Amino acid sequence: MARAATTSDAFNAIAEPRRRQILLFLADREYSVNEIVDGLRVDQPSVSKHLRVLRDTGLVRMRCSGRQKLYRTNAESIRPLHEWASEFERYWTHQLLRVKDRAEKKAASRAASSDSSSPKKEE
Amino acid sequence: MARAATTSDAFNAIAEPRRRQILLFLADREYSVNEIVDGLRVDQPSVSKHLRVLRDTGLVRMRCSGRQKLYRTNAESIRPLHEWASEFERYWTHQLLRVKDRAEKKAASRAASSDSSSPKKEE
DNA sequence: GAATCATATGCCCATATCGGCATATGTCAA
DNA sequence: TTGACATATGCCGATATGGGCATATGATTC
Repeated sequence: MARAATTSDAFNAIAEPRRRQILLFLADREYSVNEIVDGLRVDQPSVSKHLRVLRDTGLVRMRCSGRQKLYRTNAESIRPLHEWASEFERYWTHQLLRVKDRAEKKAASRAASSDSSSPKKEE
Repeated sequence: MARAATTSDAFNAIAEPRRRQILLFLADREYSVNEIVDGLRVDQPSVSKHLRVLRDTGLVRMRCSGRQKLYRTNAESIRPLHEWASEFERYWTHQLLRVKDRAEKKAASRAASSDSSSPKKEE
């Protein structure tokens, strides 16, 4: 088994820089494929393929309008990503606080004396 | 050129489910490699390789302790991911509000009369 | 219907990836 | 030093991927 299929989940879908770019581009409103092509200066088949992946993972939605197809980001399907990030946020905050804490302690001890606070071998 | 190297950015790193699992596992405190192996029931070389990627992208940090190496998530390097997600959050919120809005309007109009609100052809 | 515009798909190639396995490196204990 | 423990790395094969190009499908206008 090689890498998991891109089509299967949103995390894999946003692993590709160009797709993140497209997502950002589509963030504010609807765009046709050609507008994306012109806006990002990527060739059309490539854009279509990326849009396909984004659509399969549900990250964007498509609407037909004459011969054009209008794409936009899909809020609901993007939520799992957001929630995953949020799940970490708690820990991150803790860690950041700890980092801040440590920095303050260090500064304090540096101010009090010039004792070397036994730096741990961190890689 | 195929896909961008996993090593290059955090998005690619978290594209792999096993790595997300490891990140979650490491979220609360430090763990040795073997603890991860036992905890997630993945074989050791695989864990080591994933840890390597996570370390290269800066998502985790490593500290030596005797013959063990202790890993933990690295708050700062995870922040770009969080910020990227947050950048969307604004739009998502808007979209979600719109969705909610629409739903409410729909419910209201359904309550008032049984008029079909010209549903657009959505894929 | 024919020509044209808008988008999607198929094919090929070079490459990165993961898992599995064996093995190398590094560290501590006797 | 030797041996056990802890972790990292190298190699292999199967496979998914993205880009480039040509081309197919679909819709509109003439």
